[in-house]
Amino acid sequence: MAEPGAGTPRERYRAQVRAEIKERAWEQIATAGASGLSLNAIAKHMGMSGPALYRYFAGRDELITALIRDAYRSLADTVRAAAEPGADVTAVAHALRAWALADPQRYFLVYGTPVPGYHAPDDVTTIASEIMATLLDGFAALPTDAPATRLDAHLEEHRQWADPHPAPPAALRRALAFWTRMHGVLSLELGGHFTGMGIDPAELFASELDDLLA
Amino acid sequence: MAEPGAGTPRERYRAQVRAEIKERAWEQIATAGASGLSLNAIAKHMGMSGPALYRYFAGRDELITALIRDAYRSLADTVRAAAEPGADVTAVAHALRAWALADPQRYFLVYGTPVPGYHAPDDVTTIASEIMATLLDGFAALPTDAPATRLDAHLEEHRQWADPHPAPPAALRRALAFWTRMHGVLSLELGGHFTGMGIDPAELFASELDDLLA
DNA sequence: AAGCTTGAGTTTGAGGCTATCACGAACGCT
DNA sequence: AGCGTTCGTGATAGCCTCAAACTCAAGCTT
Repeated sequence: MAEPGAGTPRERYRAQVRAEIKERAWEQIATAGASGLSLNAIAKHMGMSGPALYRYFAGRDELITALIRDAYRSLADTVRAAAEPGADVTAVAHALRAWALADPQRYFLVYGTPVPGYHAPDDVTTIASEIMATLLDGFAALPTDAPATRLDAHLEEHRQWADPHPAPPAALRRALAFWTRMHGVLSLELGGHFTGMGIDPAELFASELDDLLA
Repeated sequence: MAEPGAGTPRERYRAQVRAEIKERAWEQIATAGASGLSLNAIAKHMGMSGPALYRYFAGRDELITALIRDAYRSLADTVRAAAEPGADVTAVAHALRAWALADPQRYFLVYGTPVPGYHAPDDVTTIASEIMATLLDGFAALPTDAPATRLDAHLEEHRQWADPHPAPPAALRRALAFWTRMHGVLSLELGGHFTGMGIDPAELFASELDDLLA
């Protein structure tokens, strides 16, 4: 995004077409899910014929990988923006939920059913730890008087994932709990597992958040 | 399963072939995920030619629906078995985790990324409430001295999903929290989101369970 | 026991998809 | 202006789902 029109005209054009392909792909994913994504359909929709897209993405997998990367990036940016100085973890939680609700399939691209063979590229795990670092910032700033748990001991010895961050074990534990609990409610909500139960998922989400901060 | 060899010979044969198809389908799903399931491949693997399978399942969707139903049934049976009289919620939690780890793709067939168009048949929601009823049994038997929360009030007014069950609001709340939290840890674990972090998911799972029962 | 009915499994084929290849045409740099 | 790079095309191979027509055997009926 630095220098909007950078590079040679060819590179500009190429980047623009790639962007449009991804845009169409998102539309298709939103309505048919990731499994219903069709390069052919995207091409036709853009007025091109099938194989043309292979100039821009090596194949379906590479396109989906690019989309996953973008989704991760978008999530990390959203979380980071919500964690601006002064804001507490509650703001992050609500930003996360809003991000998920805005495009459920995008959420599931990141946290949904994994494809057995697929392995995420390295930069994605980098983004993931960026998200965790933001959470750690939030919880390290939050004092707690709860006694150390069994998990705290485990985390004290296995804290590679939080590596350069100085957060104490209790913060690590709470950040992890934040992550898993928010994800628990969100993925069930987006999966439609509460529909028909008469429950308001927002209340459940808020309750879990309260419990976490108590 | 009542009366192993029930019905006419034709029906027996039909049931047997249907069962074998589903068996092969599970193998395929375990290694390639639900999206990689191919009727054609199953047929070839069984020594038949493609379209023969359509005698037994109207199409790919119907086969997957049958698999989802079986997975739900299996989960409900597992949970119910673990909740035999005297056993507490801890046993249910560990049975749930063992069930999920035994076949991650089966777990994701139930709780994974939903296909936008797809709507589960009614009997599946029946099984889902059977599972919830078992959880409610467990938590209704568990005394708690915690004060009523905001969510308790909401649940008192929206308890259709627990309908004939006499559990108090606090039990409803804790059963829901059990469900969402266990799912939070499990789905992230099975999705491989902890790999590379150095964390033992079992510790995290146990910690969440402890916290829930404290 | 003979004949009719039912249903299993086959081949054929339409239509969709991913992906590869060779070709012509446009583009931009020198 | 010329030339190499890159884009887009059609053709093709190999998957897939699913519909239709046809063959054949097994089972029920009389």
